[in-house]
Amino acid sequence: MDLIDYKILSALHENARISMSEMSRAIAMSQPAVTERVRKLEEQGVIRGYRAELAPDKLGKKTSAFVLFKTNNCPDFTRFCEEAPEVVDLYRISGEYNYLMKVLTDTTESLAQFLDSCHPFGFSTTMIVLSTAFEDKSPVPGAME
Amino acid sequence: MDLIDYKILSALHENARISMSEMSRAIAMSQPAVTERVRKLEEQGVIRGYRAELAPDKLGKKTSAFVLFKTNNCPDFTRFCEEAPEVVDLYRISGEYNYLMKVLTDTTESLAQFLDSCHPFGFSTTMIVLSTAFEDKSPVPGAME
DNA sequence: GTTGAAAAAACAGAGGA
DNA sequence: TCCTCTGTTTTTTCAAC
Repeated sequence: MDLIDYKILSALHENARISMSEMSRAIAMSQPAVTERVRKLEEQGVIRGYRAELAPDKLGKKTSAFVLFKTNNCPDFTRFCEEAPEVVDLYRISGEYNYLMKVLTDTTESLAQFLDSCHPFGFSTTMIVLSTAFEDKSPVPGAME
Repeated sequence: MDLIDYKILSALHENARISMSEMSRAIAMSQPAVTERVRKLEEQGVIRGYRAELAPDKLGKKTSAFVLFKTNNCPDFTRFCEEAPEVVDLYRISGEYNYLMKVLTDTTESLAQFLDSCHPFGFSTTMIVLSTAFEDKSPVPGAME
């Protein structure tokens, strides 16, 4: 993992659909070499995958919230969350609460409904997202410019 | 926005590097039609971008945490967070706290350092991520299979 | 929206520094 | 490990329908 790898990761984090050839031009290295490095980064698990970033509100999901949860029924709770389309992220955390999840719903009403459906598993505190300052900043060292 | 658009969004959320031709095979529609739909989805802002999903721990970021923050100095605080490489997400939220941020650091020590550097802006509660059950589930309606 | 042909581009491989 | 060069495959573009 050297500077060139960081450049590759930065480029792919910024635009996952860039071609190997175009990237090779951007970072001044031959296309076969870049392709091989990307292959290795994928193999090592540094690159987990490539995702389109979608706008939830354009899909009708106008409400997003973080929900802190306290439960003593972890396996069932995680299964419940996996199957709930509202829950997009689920983290196990330290502190007063057990879990933190990110939830997307159409409206605040459907958020309330979802929270009701969680009730059997424990209790929660909800923080509605008023605005997103930024999201998904690159974790690559020296990726700021 | 119909079922075909949802299929396109699902496919791109699962693998952003899929070619238009391959996707056209997967969803049984001609390639020019798929390309045109993708172009429109990008134009409408439904697709915000394409990013490689990286493994923070493979980049040395072994500690991740959510930090709740309470400040009365919002503009300066958001600028501070934008410039802090540790902060990858920043949300303004409702409730007792002002902001929620996701933070990536090398170690718990560097997390503590970062929290110290935040201190001038207000006070915080930190929840360390013990494990990630799942992340980035698709927000596309009917994307479960 | 479809098909089909032409053009462009990207990718994979060999050989060598 | 990287580069250049080349052949092949693939994708995209652009017509006409």
